[in-house]
Amino acid sequence: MFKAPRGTADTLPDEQPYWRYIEEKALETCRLYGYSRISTPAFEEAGLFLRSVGEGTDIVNKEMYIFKDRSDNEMALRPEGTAPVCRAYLEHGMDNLPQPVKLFYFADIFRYERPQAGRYRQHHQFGCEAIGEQSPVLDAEVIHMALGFFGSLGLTDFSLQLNSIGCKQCRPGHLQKLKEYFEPLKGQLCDDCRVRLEKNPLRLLDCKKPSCQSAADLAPKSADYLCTECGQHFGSLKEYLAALNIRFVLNHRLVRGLDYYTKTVFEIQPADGGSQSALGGGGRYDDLIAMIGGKPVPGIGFAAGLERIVLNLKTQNIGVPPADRPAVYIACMGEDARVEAVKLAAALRSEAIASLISSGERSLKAQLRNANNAGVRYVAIIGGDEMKAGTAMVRNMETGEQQEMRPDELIAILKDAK
RNA sequence: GUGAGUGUGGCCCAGAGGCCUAAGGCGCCAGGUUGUGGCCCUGGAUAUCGAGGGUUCGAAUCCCUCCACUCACCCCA
Repeated sequence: MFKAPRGTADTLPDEQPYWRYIEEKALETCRLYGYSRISTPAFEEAGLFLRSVGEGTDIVNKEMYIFKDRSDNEMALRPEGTAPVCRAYLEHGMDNLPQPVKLFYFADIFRYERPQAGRYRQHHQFGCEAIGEQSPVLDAEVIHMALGFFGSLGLTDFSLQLNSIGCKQCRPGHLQKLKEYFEPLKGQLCDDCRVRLEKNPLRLLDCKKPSCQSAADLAPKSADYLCTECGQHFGSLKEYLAALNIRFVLNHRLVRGLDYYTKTVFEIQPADGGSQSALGGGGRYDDLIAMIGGKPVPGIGFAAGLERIVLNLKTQNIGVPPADRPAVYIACMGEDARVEAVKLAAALRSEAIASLISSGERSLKAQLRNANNAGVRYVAIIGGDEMKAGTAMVRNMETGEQQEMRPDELIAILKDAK
């Protein structure tokens, strides 16, 4: 028996209402903030991610699905959504459009990880990117939008974690301070962190090991080493957030796992969060487009994990609208009646009335049971008598009342009911 | 990559060496009405007990190996 690959999942009909609900809320959120939809390929040249996400990151080092195609090109299934959108922005000359260019997407994301609750090898993200504008107004707007999105879903009890990690002007200074700070403490750091100390001391801050944590508690904070520009940017972002009544937790240890981030970084975490805490996250990436070969164009974005949203909707007991049910089930008895049933179904559907039709090979009783399970409001029964009269016996499944009527009468009733 | 737990019909699960040619519930199918659902009653189908090997007169039950799933660490959505 074949099974879905490890870390992937089939989303069965029962689950679909959650997904549809989330997509509708996302679409509405994007409409409110003026984002347009973009779709990009599921795979790209591997180099796109090597350059942007960064060669030292876990995503690139050990999680990327990377393969050579039959022409020996190195390709990768996208492990994140921002770089492909930026690639498309450049490739299609969107830097010539009025800036910022605001784009959103639904994308499946692939990372070769050990699966766990809320963590998959193929997961789905809703993301948005505002490219071409460096004002902190946009940072605030993206955060406001992210929170608004979660709020519109009915989710409560989540926190906004916020930090600024500076830019290429000020980050080296901070990294230097970090190195100086951690060097004498090397003895108490875990193996991973000793490597991080050399390659990317910033990432040392979010190690969860107790010994490293206590060392990191007093480490120099990036927010204290921002250059004038980054400091002003962060300062006015906080002012905008205050004006918008957005509360945040200043988290000096918030460091994101992708190298392209600059200045603002943030994550949204459910308060009662399990281990896979982040519902969504994002930040500014003012150097990303230059990294992948464009002129320097700033950007900021945000992405949310749809599987984790579903998880949280369930734990918070948030009901979602059920899937639509067809309005009518057409039951029939006998070969001749079946022909009439097929014609009636076609007539109903051409009037945009969702209809199910029975093959009529089972007993009427079984057909009714079927109709009941399908949740239809009406059953139209066609037997010998109705056939002669050119009618159907229409049964209201809620009241049990029945009435013989012509197809046009049935259509009229169903249209009223809508 | 590391650690722990779990694998019995479509789903939830009982079962702890012979009483298991595997129980129960949900679901499915059919009958109880000669043309009628939901409730109820009755009956039925569906399980190489994760796979392979071993111990034993005898294994779903004990041992070994493998696989898968789940959870946790790491990292993230």
